[in-house]
Formats: sequence, C-alpha cells, structure tokens
Amino acid sequence: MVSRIPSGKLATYGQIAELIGSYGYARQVGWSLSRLPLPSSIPWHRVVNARGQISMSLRREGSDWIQRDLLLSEGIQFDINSRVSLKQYLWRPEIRDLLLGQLED
DNA sequence: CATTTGACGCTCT
DNA sequence: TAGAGCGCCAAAT
Repeated sequence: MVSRIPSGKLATYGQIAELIGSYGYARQVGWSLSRLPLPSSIPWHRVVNARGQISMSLRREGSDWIQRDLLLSEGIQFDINSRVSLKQYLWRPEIRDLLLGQLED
C-alpha cells in the first residue's frame, strides 16, 4: 500500500493500517517500515505521523533525517517547527489504489 | 511467562 | 497550541 503513495503526497501510519484493513495497528506499520533494508524501492519516506511530523528517534540512526531530505527533494515543504501540512499533502487514494494485487497505469 | 519498548494516535487540559 | 496521559498491540528483552 505504501508503494502506491505518489511522489509529492504523504500518508500517515494509521492511514496505511486502516487501508489494509488493520485499524489500530499504526505502530505495526511503523515497525514494518523500520525493518526495511535501505535503500529501498518502497517509498517508506512518504509515511509520517498523524501530527504531520517525521517521527524522530536516535534509534533510527539517521533514517529520520534521510526521510526529511527525500521529502524535501519531492517538493514537500516543512514549516518552522519541522511540520508538514497534511491538509495539503495527505494522499487520498482512489478506488483502484485500494484493489489488491499490482496493476499499472 | 512477565515486562518493556516503540518510525502511533486520540483526548483532555 | 503544546504537553501529559492513556490506549493500543506485537516484537523484544
């Protein structure tokens, strides 16, 4: 599901959980992404928390800052408090995005 | 088996 | 609006 987030858009952990039919499993979404070997073809950096912030943690060993750079390179703007406007960037999946399997175009 | 720990999120002050 | 508090739930310890 994360792979379907288009460049320039963002999704929240809770949103991804809900989209895959696992309401309430936001933490597990975060855990899953944390297990990704980097670099990854999956756009993991397009997932932020519900407050519109990158979840910073020393345990991430820099991947949080990498996430910030990747988002900046995709045109995402951060305010003075390192927050993004979910109002503006939140991904609104279309019906075909919700279908299982990987289809193109 | 019992606790603690998170790339979380919502509510109440 | 920023924090604190609490609920959440599987992985880690």
